[in-house]
Amino acid sequence: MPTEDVIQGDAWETTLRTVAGLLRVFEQTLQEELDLPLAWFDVLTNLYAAPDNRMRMQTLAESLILTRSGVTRLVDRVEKAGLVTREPAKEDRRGYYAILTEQGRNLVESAHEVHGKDIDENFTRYLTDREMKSLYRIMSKVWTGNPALLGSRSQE
Amino acid sequence: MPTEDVIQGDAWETTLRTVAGLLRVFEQTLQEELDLPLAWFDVLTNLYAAPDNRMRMQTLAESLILTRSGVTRLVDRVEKAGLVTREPAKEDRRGYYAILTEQGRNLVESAHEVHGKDIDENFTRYLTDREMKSLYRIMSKVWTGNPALLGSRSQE
DNA sequence: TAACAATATCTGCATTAACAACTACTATGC
DNA sequence: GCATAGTAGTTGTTAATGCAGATATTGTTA
Repeated sequence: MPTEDVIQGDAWETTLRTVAGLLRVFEQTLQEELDLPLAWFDVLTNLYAAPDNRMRMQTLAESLILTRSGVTRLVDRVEKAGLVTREPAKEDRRGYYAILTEQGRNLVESAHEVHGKDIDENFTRYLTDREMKSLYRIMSKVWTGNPALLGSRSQE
Repeated sequence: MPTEDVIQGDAWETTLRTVAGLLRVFEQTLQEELDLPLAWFDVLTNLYAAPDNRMRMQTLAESLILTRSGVTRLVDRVEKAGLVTREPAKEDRRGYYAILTEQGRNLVESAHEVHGKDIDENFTRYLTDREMKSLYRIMSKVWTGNPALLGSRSQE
């Protein structure tokens, strides 16, 4: 039991250290190569994956991995840079859609290329296919099993 | 090859989402139960593990998982709360030691208890022993294999 | 040992994040 | 259909971050 505890704690700590380190690397790469902050990349990627490249502010906020708060101003900045636009929602006059612009789409496509390479070189590269699948399975188990993680605030 | 790419990307993304979600949960718990910000916990934990509970500012900065910048003021705050003290280094008059106080040690011990339970309930709980070991091995491979992750700035 | 580069930490300033009001609109119950 | 509660998003304010100097000290070399 004591031995297991150590392994458990270490598993989490090593995971955290590794992920944090990788995040720093990825952030720096995107910043240097495309002048794109990671938080912006998060926004753009979510919009890119959404139907019609548009999302309600709320939904966007919930699907962001980082941040979670301050989405209004985050989108303000990205909008000012011309990468997204806001459009009032016709079906609910309280709400807005954030919409990817042509420029935003172009940028996010470049970003995916750069970022994909970065993942390969700094992560994938050190693991076999089996390990990658194993990791995916393990993390999915935690992710889907733990109700506290679904959007991280859904059921407060 | 396309299939593999998808799995690789998903492995990273799922890992990131899960870790980010867990971090939020852990942060909230520590905040609520002990009024302790995660960044402070990071500082205290490192000092707690160090010989004599003391570390040079520099070394501390490098071993922090989050933050990495702004350690001066972070320690300022933690110091103002009475959890650490600063002491000039006799052997190098440029430097300072950050030292855990009695109060800091007590708090970090409570924090470890709370946090350990949190890890069990939100992470460990969803995995078997085999999976935990597997994860530990996988993450260690990336961590030790990738030179860009060692302190994340050591060899710039 | 004087001069110059390197190191450890701090400070100032601009940007970003966190949290609590605040506004506008929608949904519900009677 | 009106009063009230709930939602979507923004704004204001304060704290925390990030980065570029500034300071004091050490190390190195001619």
